[in-house]
Amino acid sequence: MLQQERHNKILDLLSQLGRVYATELSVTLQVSEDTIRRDLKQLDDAKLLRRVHGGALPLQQEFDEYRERHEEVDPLKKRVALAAIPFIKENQTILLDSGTTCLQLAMNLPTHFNFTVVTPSPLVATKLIHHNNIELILLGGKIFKPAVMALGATTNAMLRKIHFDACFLGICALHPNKGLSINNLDEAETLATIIEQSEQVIALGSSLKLGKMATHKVCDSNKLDLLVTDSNSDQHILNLLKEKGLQIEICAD
Amino acid sequence: MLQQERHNKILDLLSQLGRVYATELSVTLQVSEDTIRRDLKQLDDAKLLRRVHGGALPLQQEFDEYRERHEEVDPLKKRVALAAIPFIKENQTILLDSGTTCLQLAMNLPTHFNFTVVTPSPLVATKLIHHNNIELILLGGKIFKPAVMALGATTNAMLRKIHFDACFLGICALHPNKGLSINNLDEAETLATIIEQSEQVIALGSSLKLGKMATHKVCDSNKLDLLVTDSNSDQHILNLLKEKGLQIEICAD
DNA sequence: TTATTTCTTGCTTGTTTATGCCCGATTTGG
DNA sequence: CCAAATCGGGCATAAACAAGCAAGAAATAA
Repeated sequence: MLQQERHNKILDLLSQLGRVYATELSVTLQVSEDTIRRDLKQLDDAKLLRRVHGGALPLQQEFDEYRERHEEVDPLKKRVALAAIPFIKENQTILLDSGTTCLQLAMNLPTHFNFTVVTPSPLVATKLIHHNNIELILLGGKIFKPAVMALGATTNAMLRKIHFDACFLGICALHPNKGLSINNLDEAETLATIIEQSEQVIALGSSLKLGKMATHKVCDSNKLDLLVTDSNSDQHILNLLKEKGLQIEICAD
Repeated sequence: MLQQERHNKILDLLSQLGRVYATELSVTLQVSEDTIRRDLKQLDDAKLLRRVHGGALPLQQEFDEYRERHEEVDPLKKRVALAAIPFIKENQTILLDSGTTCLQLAMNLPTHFNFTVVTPSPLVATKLIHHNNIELILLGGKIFKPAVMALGATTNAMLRKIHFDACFLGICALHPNKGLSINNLDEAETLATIIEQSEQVIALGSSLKLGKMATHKVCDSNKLDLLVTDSNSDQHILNLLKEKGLQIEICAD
């Protein structure tokens, strides 16, 4: 593991746990405590954390940064998102859904080839503004605030004019027999429209979402082509989904 | 294998694995470590990755965080924005343009009554997500990155279906005789469409923008109803604008 | 075609960096 | 206070590095 890579991991762990111990880190990262101590010293010098006896603490954050950090960075969602990246190919047009998992995906998109991203989420769009190699298209419509995305008739009309090579959806509930579902009717309709317009449907969701059901059905599970999830998934459910024709991708732990 | 080909492979591997090691690459790609080192150096120079001891890491990330942190609020623009707020009335539908001045306006909108905000800017939309009393509508279309806004035929078509009580535009250049102008053609067309759909046109711009001209004309200055600017404005220009029928609002110092 | 130039690559050399280990000093928690 | 954990600095070593050189490939000119 590279030194920088280790530094990033340490900062990741720090922001997740709120504190890190030197001994613990040396075990997790498979290096000596001396190295960890040097790492922590460097990170402290770089003002990226505050060194204390036995480990390190996060720096005092600014107000909105604090809020931003606190709002998200579920490590599980990030891992699922990262596992989905290889399915994006050069010159494709893909749709990125709203939701924290897709936001993670957006923040880690490949930078070295060109493709087009369409999104109903102003948040996702904002994250991609500085990404030079993508063409970015925003879906218009009334913003449904709980999901931070454009929804409804206008959005659906615009969607029907676009054909996607793939769509990436952060799922709310997926049941082998009952299909994909969600708790808001308009959202369900927009998702259904997205799926109709997509060559390949890629669902992202932690194991917690599998076998669950929500109020409004979006589509049958066989409409999905690929599910990216984590290793805690119920094997029985996965097998049922495989029978429905889904390819399953398990993210790294 | 060609050099270029190798570079692409390296970037591929990097985006898949999240990191690459020089030694590992020299084995995989069947070249000496020196060559790999030179490759990595070139790719780093080209800003396609970040070289570190032992290998390389993806670039990207921290970019928007960095940007946001260093995005200083121009106090002048903020004052101009604040002076425009009283012109928003209850139950109106207003359009908020892209640009830093309108972003300031967005962050200071009244919270005690209801109205509708339409915007082509994902940045403005993001700032308004947590604002409970407004209905938020996003304009769709291809994002023009330099201006961070949706532009073009799709955007204009969507605009033509909406009637605004007022639009708030951050202006680039306003000349009494030559009218309102801007440096991008598509942006000019979209602005013109916005103005056509608006009952009242409110222009926000510091004194620096007055008497100036840019490449593409948007409209004559008499199409504007109100100009909000600062006290350093050239009195002569202001008089000419008043003759054209504009109301002038000078912000506090 | 041949000659010349430019690029690319691998090798050699000496240098720098990252890491683990050791040991005396410091801090921590009873 | 003590004992254990943690720390800091010095040292050794192996890996990674930068720079220069020469051979061969590719591009260009004659």
